[in-house]
Amino acid sequence: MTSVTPRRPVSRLSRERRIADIMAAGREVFREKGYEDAPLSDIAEKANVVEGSIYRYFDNKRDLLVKVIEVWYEGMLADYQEQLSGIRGTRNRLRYMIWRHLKTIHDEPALCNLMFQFLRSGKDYSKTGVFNLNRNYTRQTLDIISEGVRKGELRGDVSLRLVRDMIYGCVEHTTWAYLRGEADFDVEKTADDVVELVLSGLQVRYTGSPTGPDIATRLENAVEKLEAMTEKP
Amino acid sequence: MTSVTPRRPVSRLSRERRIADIMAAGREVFREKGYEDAPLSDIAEKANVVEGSIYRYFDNKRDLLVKVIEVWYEGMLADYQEQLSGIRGTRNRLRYMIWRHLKTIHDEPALCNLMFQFLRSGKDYSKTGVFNLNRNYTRQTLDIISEGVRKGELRGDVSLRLVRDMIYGCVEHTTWAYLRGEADFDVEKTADDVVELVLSGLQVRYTGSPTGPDIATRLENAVEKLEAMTEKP
DNA sequence: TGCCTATAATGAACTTCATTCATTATATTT
DNA sequence: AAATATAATGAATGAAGTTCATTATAGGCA
Repeated sequence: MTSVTPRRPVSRLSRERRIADIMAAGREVFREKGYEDAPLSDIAEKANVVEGSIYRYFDNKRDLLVKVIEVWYEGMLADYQEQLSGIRGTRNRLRYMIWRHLKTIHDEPALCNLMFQFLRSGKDYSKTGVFNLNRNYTRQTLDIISEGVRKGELRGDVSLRLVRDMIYGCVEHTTWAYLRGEADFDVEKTADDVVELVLSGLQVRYTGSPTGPDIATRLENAVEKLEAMTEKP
Repeated sequence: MTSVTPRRPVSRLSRERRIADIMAAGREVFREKGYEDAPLSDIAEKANVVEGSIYRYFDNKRDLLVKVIEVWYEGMLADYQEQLSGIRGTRNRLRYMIWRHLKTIHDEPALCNLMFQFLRSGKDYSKTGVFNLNRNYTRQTLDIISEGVRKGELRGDVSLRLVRDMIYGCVEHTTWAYLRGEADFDVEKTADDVVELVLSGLQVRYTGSPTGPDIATRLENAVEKLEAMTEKP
């Protein structure tokens, strides 16, 4: 008696639909298990295909990861420009960019980890779509700073790139423990602290007045508060 | 005719010597190929042992990596305290710490990458020896800042941890492109720039010095902002 | 000196995955 | 209804990490 393993019913979908299914499954499994501990078989099962089928649409496992992250990144950055256009004042705009990055990490630690660990370190990162998305995104931060310099609010004698690296580097370092699942962090407070430290620096300031900011600075801060208020609905 | 594969001559060394050999081979191969692209067979060959022998001394491949990095880290940090004791002044001491970190990355990009990518992201990182080494090392930076605060040179109203994260985060972000093998960076200049930016901040300073707008001008600018706001619908 | 014993070292077997590809099934076109 | 293009399958392949029963050796001991 020869027993034949019954072949699974084959459902033929459109290319687009299959790709969408596989990427959705990929995102889920990668989010749950990371990259190395996520077997392709898990993804295939969740996407209702057989492992081999994944290779019709993706070059390899890493290619799938890259495209998953890419699509996620795109959706995430979709509305930032619109949001930003409603925010006035260098400090507020800078804070928004920092806040946004912190919030993304807080909301999607697993995918951020994947991004940091497997995409950005790869030799091919600068040829990736994510690289360009990121580039355009952080360029916005550079523009905000340039604008601040133009208005005479910020120093023009420091490298813009260094400032950007300081902001994003600080944010990332601050969140490492959270990304390892060890501690939580307060998005709002961290955003406040980072923007304050970047703008004011570590050195004490001798402005003539014995303690605290001088009169003009206090007035300017008051105006920024007004600015922030008028933006709220 | 039965052919027997000749067994390789077995050389019996002391535990310490074998471990040293394997770790030396591991460091070399990891440095050349990274973690995932470094087969254990390469390491075994270079260490003059068979693959299975590695498991007598290390739990698994990752454990070997951790111990390789650990030993490297120890040697690297051996003399920093002595060096630092010869440097006076908050700014100079801070610069030394930053410079040192930059130089390490510049000298050993591959091992640093391994450390950043595979050790620090692991769930078990905070139980690692490297974690503690790093902790003690960066504590030195915190101490320098505390000392600066005590002497009235630095602000005491910002989180020390945040400052530390800003420094090391900035350094790392600045060196990502170099770590990917895309661009070089100037250790000395970067150290100067980072320490300057951390200490002075991004905002312009009105210290009564001739340069920069006077109080009246600044008030006028603030009023113009308000004007601009109220004009918008 | 020559056995004894602890243990260092070996190498084959096992396992888990990623990846390939010849075969089969299905939707669409003719 | 047959032909055709191509989506999908599943078995086979191979690479790499890991395990373990077996074998060989160095150092201690009679």
